[in-house]
Amino acid sequence: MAYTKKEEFGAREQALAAFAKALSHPARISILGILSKKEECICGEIVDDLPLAQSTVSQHLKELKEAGLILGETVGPRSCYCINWKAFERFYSEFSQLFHKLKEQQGRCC
Amino acid sequence: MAYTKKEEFGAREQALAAFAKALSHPARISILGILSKKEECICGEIVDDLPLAQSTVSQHLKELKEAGLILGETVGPRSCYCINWKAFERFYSEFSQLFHKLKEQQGRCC
DNA sequence: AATGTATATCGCAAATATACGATAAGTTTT
DNA sequence: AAAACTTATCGTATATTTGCGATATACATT
Repeated sequence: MAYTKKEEFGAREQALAAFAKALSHPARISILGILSKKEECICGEIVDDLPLAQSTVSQHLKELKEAGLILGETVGPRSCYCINWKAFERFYSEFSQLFHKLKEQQGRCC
Repeated sequence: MAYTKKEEFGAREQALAAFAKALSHPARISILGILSKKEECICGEIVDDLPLAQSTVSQHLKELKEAGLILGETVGPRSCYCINWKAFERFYSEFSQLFHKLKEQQGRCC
């Protein structure tokens, strides 16, 4: 039985949805906020700033990384994460397009 | 055991995450696209446009509605959905703020 | 009243996500 | 080479999401 039909939608829709999914948990929004504040994006501090276990934070970081929104770099025994600006900009632009497409429709119905 | 710690994050993070969650499935992105194209946002057509069963589409519509992104109105035997422009604009603005906060950090690390 | 049509909801199965502790893997420091 | 430290991964429990068919609900038409 065909469980999960995500592939049956357009590439654009899938990409935007994947991006949104990466942002769909408050922990991951928080992580991005933390990364934007720190001079050094060295993490571990992230763990201290969040009400989650280290392993859970690591998992959220992995998801953000797999979605392409952040980059990770190993520095000695630690990991340094930072925002993948390019990817973020691309998605923001896609999202803006969707938004403006919706805006055109404003007031035509209901 | 405390399963799901979403409530332990800030209201802003939770709201943004909830918004992103509503957009985190290609079917729901597609629905918004369809709504933006039709003169009349009368639905049922949505079911025909998507590779999903009627009940599944109805569920996605419900989620968008509960997230506040669309409004539903009963017109005779049918349902008419449309974009809740106000809510959408509010979330877009929040998201833009996050984006610009991230942008400030650009190039400071990694 | 009976039938047809459109949509929502219920109940269920499968898939995914969330969270944690334990442990592994990799680096320093001693 | 041991010990200490940081982070990733594994295993597991629970929660949530996704999807469907069946059924209920609500209006229209006959």
